[in-house]
Amino acid sequence: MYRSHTCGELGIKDIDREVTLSGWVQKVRDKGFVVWIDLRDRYGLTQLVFDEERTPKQLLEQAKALGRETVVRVLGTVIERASKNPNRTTGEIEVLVKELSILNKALLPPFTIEDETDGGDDLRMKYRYLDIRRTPIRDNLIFRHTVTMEVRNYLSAQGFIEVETPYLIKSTPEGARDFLVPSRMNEGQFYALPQSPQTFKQLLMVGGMDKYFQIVKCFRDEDLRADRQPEFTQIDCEMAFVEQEDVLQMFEGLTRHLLKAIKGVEIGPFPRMTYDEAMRRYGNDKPDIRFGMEFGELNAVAQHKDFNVFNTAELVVGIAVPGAASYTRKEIDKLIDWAKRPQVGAKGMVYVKCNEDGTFKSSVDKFYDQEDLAQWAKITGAKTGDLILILSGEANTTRAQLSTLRMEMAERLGWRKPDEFAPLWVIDFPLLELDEATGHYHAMHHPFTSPKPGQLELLDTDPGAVRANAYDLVLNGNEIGGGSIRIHDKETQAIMFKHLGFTPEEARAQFGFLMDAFQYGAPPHGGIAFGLDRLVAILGGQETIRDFIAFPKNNSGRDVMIDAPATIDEEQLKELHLKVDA
RNA sequence: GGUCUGGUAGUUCAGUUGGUUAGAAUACCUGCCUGUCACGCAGGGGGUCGCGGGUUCGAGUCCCGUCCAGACCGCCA
Repeated sequence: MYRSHTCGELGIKDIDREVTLSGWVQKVRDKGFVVWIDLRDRYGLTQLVFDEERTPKQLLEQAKALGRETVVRVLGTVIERASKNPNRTTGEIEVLVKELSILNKALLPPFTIEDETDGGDDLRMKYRYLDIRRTPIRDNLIFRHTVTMEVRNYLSAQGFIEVETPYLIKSTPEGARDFLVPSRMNEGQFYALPQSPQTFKQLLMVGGMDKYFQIVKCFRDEDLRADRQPEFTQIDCEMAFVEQEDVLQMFEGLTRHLLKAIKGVEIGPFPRMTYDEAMRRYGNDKPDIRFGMEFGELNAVAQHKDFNVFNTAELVVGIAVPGAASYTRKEIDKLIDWAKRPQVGAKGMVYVKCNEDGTFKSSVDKFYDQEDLAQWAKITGAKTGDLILILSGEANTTRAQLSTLRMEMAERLGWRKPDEFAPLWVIDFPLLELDEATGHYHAMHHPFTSPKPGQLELLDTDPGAVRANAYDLVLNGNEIGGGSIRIHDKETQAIMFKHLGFTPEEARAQFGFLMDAFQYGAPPHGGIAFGLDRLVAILGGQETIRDFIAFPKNNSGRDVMIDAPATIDEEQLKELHLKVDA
């Protein structure tokens, strides 16, 4: 027998009990006459004790010689500690060891297996199996398990059926790049890994499944970020015979349940905001509404003087940063430099200090008088002691820049609290988005999203103005879910493909199966997909999703532990009918 | 594809204007220690300064190239 108990459960109630424990040597504290060993497993730490009086000399010497991370089994008696440690659940007892067997030796690990490790990210990824022994990572993985179980239980109770969809499917040109898999049996042909099970879940609706969900891996061959992995997990959901309101209600329910069950937070009805309103008030389609600093548009009150920068700008827009009027000139200059970094891209920044005595001091005093500045303060909602920061230029880029600045100021002011949750529905997204580079429109969500009723005709005259039955669920400035009511008839779908630049033949070749299915009685349907990795990270109060993924990839899409991707040998290439040109 | 930051002991980092034998902490090893739990004390070992080239009397330090890592922009329907 390897163990009668785990390392996390023994207490004062177990005194005098004979126990067998197995685990890893966390630490050896050798005091000469007595040796303590912290034995670790998934459940906790239990202190083992060996001493000159009660332990045979040979066993004592064996204990002293144990290295970190050695796997051992011990047989011993639970005894009450002479000096207790209230910081540990097992801190009242220790195990006086009678027998010790080494189950496996261990090399010295390249970093310390402690909550605060000395290892850098690179090393931790290379030895991820050691990193997972650390409490923070282990707890994150257990936390993820808890979240997914809550999701499964909730959706199942609501009548949803989890159905698996294939991973080997067909490549589609629109959207993200696909990961491709060559087919050995079909020379010169390739499968693609799904970017999402989108078309399959729609076909499940045609198949009458009515309420479907799946916790599913998706794949996108695009460059990565701190919060973006090439393979990631979605909670993919679809419902038949629903309107947008039904979907919002159902998944607001799921999200509310998660916040309650996981975080103990009660949240009322989620606020809703149209895409246009979100862009106007926050410059962002996923605003963090835990704090204010809403945009104030200043064109009307700033374009009547000789300040050419503002006069020639499409948009002049500012935010009031509470309490920041005390910033020194030097601090403000640093802030301006920050805004001018290429990553933000502002050309410059105008500031107005709202002094305690009610006067204003700005960087454009030469052009504007106190009455002008008072108007700006009113529009941006600035109070005495606040600092107004103003950017100007082309409307979309300026909004994006000011949004970045707003988030940065919130970060600096400590307003992005990990334990405060503010969900928000952003609705009425544009159906199409203009690609500046090519001048073509592409689907903002995906090509299966339905336009708002009665707007189909607008596609011919003003495609950019068409709104979609599409919605995002935003939590603390992060998009955690997005979905839409889908097109469910062949004619509308054909019109959509036409406007996305598909010829009828291309549409047929790519999505003929879906159009065919629509002809056999497709019910009205819609759904949503949540990004599980990000959702778990946000609920866990952390920024980086990597520590919630057991075996994540690095910045360049590599798994540094198994060293993938890797070249393959000639034999395999030949079998797959491939030639590598490198 | 681009911008920026970094690469020095097992690990995390410092290293001034280019100048003697490259340091600290931690980890590791040895010894001591009668209740530790971030144990303590004394001692010790440990370096191709990512790699290649250049400038120089002299390069961890300056220049060029390259590889690796990270953040961001483009990209991510």
